[in-house]
Amino acid sequence: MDKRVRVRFAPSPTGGLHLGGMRTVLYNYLFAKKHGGDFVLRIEDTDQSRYVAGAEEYIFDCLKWAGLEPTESLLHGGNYGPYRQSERKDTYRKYAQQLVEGGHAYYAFDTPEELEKMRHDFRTEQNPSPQYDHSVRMKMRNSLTLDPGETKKLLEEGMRHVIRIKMPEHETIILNDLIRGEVSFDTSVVDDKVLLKADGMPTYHLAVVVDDHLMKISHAFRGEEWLPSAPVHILLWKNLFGLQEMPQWAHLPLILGPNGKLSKRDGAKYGFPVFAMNWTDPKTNELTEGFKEKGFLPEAFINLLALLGWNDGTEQEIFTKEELVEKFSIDRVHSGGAKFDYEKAKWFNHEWIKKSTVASLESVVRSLLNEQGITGINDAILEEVIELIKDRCTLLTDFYDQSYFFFRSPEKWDVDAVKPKWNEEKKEFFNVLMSKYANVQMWHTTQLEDVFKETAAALKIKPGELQLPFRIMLVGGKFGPPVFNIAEILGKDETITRMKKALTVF
RNA sequence: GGCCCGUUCGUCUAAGGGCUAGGACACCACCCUUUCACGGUGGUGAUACGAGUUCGAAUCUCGUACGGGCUACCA
Repeated sequence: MDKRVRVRFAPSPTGGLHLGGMRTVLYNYLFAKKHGGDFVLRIEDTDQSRYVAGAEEYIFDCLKWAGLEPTESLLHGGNYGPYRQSERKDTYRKYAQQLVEGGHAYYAFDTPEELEKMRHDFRTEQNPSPQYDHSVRMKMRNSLTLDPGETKKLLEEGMRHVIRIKMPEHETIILNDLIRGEVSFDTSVVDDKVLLKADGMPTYHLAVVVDDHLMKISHAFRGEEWLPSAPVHILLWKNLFGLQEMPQWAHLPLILGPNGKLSKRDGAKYGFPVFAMNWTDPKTNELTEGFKEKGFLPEAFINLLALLGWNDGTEQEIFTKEELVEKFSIDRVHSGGAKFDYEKAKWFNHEWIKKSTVASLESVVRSLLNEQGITGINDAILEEVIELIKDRCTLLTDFYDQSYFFFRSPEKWDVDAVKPKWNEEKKEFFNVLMSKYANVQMWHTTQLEDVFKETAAALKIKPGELQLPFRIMLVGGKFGPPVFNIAEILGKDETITRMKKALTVF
């Protein structure tokens, strides 16, 4: 009997949502949709010292932009709330105590100073970072070393304490990972992790297990960095709810930057975004640029993210969200980490811009131009412009560079490009051309080109030598789509005005 | 240091014992284009190393090297 598929993503509200986090969201989303299940989002905010105001809203904004909204969260509602761990605080202690009673955990009263001392005293060259584990726990102040009466007394006095898991010695724990297959751990090398902190909040280890159980999670995907703590979670499942209830785990490979795990520093250093959307750290005021603001289409973002560690086995690389839902399978996810390649990311965006319809790009391009001070744009003209230039744009922001000259006549001209070959004959040609253009009935690319060539032939000048000056007259420089297309969109009056104006400078 | 994961062109990857190891990005050349792109054609370029199993290994096993992750009352 299969359980209903319920996957969850649990971000901590401590900053921007980076590529790795977004990919985890994506895989959760795809998997849930594919199996007609639920995509649950809960907020992991048990470390209140790291809580950053605005981060929760930011997370939801990113998911909305990417089109990966959860079916269940504090914003979307659901039957398994609260979806913020800090609001579930009371439920965790009960389970921690249950573990203590079963002999799988214990109270520890060690102060931070005592822990510091332990780490210092036990440090050797062979063991640079001693852990609170089976070899040292009997030398510390906890309910294993204190007699029961004293433990009880300390507890009643309200002595600050934590609850630690008691890792068994020499037990082999086997994880059956959906991506990696069997992974085994020896429990004696895992330390006695804190389960419940002195402030009453659970650590990730306890919270993830308790919440996954209470929220009936069937599949849990998370980054590979969690693999080493998997034995803790498995033991918790075993002792609390039974292994048969445990969700199926998948540890996703890391997304790497140029050196190691991708960090937001890498973005600033190498000039590419690492967050889905712009994130300004309220403490430092530091801005980290997002894919959205950099000019990525959400469809392209999802597409490139999905292919960072997954493929469907064919040579297809461009997928719509619907295709991804249909074709995604967790067991085809790679086990090796993937280095993020910004050039390839841009290629995906370019492909998506080419694939997009003019109508779908219109509002984005319009607001882009508005931001740059170009307003009052005619709909029909904007559509023609987009159609003409979209194949030339890799990022959405390129639309400005590729189109502003349609709406703003040049103030400066690249005269250096014209001068060396400029002469009276050419000047004469453009004067004749202006008067002929003034009489053109059908203002279309083909007619414009025909008239241009006829006039050139009549004056015995190669048309090729005239096209560059013409272009510079219309747009100011050596750029843009084919000249006659530009002239057509500009219209008769504007074209002639620009020619006249430029001729005074040439 | 210990534990865990990983390793196919520069990068993302395909090939799950059997053809000249395939594709994409990037790069280079040519074509198209008298701007720049797009596009088209072609090219350079990889199984980390060493053993073993096998008629046959990128693929299975072991070792080595290298890379990464974890080693907090952070997630």
